[in-house]
Amino acid sequence: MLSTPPERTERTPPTSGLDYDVGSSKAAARIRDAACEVFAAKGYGAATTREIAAELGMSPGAVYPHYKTKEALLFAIAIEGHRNVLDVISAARDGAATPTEQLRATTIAFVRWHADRRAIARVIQHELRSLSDDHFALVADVRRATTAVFDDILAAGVAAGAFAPDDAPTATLALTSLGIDVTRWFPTKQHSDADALAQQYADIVLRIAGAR
Amino acid sequence: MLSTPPERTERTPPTSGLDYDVGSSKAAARIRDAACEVFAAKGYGAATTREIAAELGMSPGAVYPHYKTKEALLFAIAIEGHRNVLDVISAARDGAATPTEQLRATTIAFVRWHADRRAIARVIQHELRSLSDDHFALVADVRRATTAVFDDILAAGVAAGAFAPDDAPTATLALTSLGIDVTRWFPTKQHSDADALAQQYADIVLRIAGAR
Amino acid sequence: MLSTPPERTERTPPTSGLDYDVGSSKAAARIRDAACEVFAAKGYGAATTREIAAELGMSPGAVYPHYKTKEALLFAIAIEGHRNVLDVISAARDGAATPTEQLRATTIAFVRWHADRRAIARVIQHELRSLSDDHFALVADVRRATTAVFDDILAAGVAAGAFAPDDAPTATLALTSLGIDVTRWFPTKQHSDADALAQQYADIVLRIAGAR
Amino acid sequence: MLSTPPERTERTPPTSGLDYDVGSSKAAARIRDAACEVFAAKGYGAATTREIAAELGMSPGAVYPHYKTKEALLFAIAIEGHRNVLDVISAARDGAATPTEQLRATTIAFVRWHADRRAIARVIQHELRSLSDDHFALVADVRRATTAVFDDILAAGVAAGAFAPDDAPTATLALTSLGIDVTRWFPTKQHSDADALAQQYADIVLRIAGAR
DNA sequence: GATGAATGAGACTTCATTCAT
DNA sequence: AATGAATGAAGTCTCATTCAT
Repeated sequence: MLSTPPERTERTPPTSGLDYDVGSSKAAARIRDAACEVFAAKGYGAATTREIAAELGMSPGAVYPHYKTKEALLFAIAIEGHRNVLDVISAARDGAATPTEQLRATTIAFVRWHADRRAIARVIQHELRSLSDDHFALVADVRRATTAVFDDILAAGVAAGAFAPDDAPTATLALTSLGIDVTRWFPTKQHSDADALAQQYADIVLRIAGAR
Repeated sequence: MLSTPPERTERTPPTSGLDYDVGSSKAAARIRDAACEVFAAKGYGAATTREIAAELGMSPGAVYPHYKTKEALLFAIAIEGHRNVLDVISAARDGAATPTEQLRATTIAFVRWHADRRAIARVIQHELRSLSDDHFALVADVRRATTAVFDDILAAGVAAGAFAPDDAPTATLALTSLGIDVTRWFPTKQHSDADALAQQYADIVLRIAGAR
Repeated sequence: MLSTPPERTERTPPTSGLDYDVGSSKAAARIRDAACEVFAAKGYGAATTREIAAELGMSPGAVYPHYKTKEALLFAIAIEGHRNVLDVISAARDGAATPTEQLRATTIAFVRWHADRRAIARVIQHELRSLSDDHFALVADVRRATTAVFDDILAAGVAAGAFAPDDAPTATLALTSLGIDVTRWFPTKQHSDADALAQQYADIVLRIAGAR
Repeated sequence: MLSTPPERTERTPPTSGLDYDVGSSKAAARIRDAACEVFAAKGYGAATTREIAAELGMSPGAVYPHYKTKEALLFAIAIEGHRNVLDVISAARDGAATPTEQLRATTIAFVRWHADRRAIARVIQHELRSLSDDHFALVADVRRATTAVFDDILAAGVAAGAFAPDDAPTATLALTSLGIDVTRWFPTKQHSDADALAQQYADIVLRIAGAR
């Protein structure tokens, strides 16, 4: 290929949350990162576009060639974050052989992601109510795919006799909930090592699953 | 006494979060409730005092005789909510004899509180960053007392040989985290019965604790 | 009547342009007048709410308790202006006996209104494209009623043998057009006396009508 | 000639409105046309350079090599439009022999121009207030020349005993006013044929002039 | 000449809060 | 206590224009 065509926000028609151009220019990415920090720190509603621009040394209007509205920024962040989570846990699953190993690996990946990438994690777990209905639906697609990964591992483990949860869907709920809530409190004096936390939480999750 | 003097926020000097006048007049309580709904629905930052007043059929200025600022309202809600949680789980603990029964009872109470009183739960679990430092400190007092209840039960159970968690503080963290995160998602199609959910979560928590 | 209830903008449901509460408080009227001047001087699109407020020594936000949007202000002005024109020419017609006298009297009233009340005249004749569709429709109701007054007088004159226009509807068009265009140019060095102009234009209109 | 040097606005020093380079490149002409449409549709104040560029499939900056400012564009349009009117009615006059025929011919040309070239007509009749003082003065030169054409015809007709207006300058005013106002309303359901309208208006104008 | 990101100003509007009534 | 107009600050977003590419 001789030249890459310039990328534009919103070029792809909004049909699936799994592929969607989120703004691939360098400037767009910087804006997304800055917005992420501010949204995480104050909440979407209290965050201001001025502050996002200021964080980058830009003027308030400079965001708008890249993202048409504040909500479009939130959406870009949300979609990217959700896809990243899905990629990370899918990779973790694919690197493990048995359901037990898969459950451990995916839990570790999930918890670590929420501990390491706190800003984006907070945004995608707590600011989705500010999305438009259409954008929310696209994000929900990706969320469902993520949940399905855990559901499938648990089901496989149950079928193989490796797991014995009281109720499998509730186990999925509990384990994702544990991981998600990490964004609210991590780090504390007691838990500031993401790796260690992920290991401990994986043990807890195996208990919840009733792993032998 | 012929008339009760009007109640004001900030009358009590802010020394302990455990006793604090939060606005005891009927109007103050109505305002608190309305604010709670709005804060929960949109987040503190995006909520407007006008909307709170409108919800009550009041004019925008009518909130101010009762609460001097929007933040004072948040604080009143936060303190009241935290004290209520503490009361509820303390009562649950006092009604049970063994650590195992206590852990089950307090977990059920904790989960139910977050499922039943969703609006206030959401506010006290996700909007505290908007408190002033002083107010936050007062709220943190009560939070610590709540955590201590679970810590003590787990410690007693371990001492009695009833529990065998991998790590007791992490078990407390996980169980409170599970309860708190209920405010984010409850209800769903799968879980819309707070009672049933509380029972299932109690079973999970006993697994986490390694109850015999 | 013991007390007048407070008036609100937009209270009346928007069903007919002929009755419509346009903001009857004193402050609303002052804002309308100031807006009128600014809209006339710069055009609606180039006029700023800041400038309107500044003209009254108010802060920019002070307009909004009275008019929810800049367009609402334009609508209030437009409706009021159109109703005023209709009232003025209706009164002129009612004060005259024969079609000839009526045509002279209404023309004089129409021309004088556009010359005397230049600011509002300019707004209602040249800024209507900025109205919302709904608001435009309400204004159009009143415009039609105004045109009908002239149409009826001409028809009556023709029936009575007093007028002999080439084409009656075109005569109405021409005479209203002459009056309306006064807002564009009046005053000039040559024509700065509204009364004199109105008399001269009435003579011209009688020629157009082919009055005997 | 190998290459034409690029044309620039403002090359000619602004001394007379009657000769003035208005941007003679093809691109400049296309921009002028697009701007004309947008200015006519929304008013100069509400029109945006972006929209003008978009109408041509150009980027926002692409206008500036051709016209240094938005106001320069307005001026180019205004001058060109005024000169075109003058040319058109001068030609009409020159093609007719008697004052009566001349008055009829120029009126028809004037009315038709305003009906046919509605966009530019609207701009030159209603957006001049947005010109700089210098530019306005240049435009005014051309306007005066146009008025003089009608004044001269009327004067000649009066001298020849062909016309008997109440007041000749007022007749000029009325007839130009009728023509100009066509830009505001044409077309309507009743009048959508520019030719027919021009004929009817010419008859009216002859009545105003008191033509025998 | 054209592009499109960026600027600096400023647009409309909303908001927490105050205060005369 | 309540009202609601008013304030001053600020919010999101747009605009004419510039400039590196």
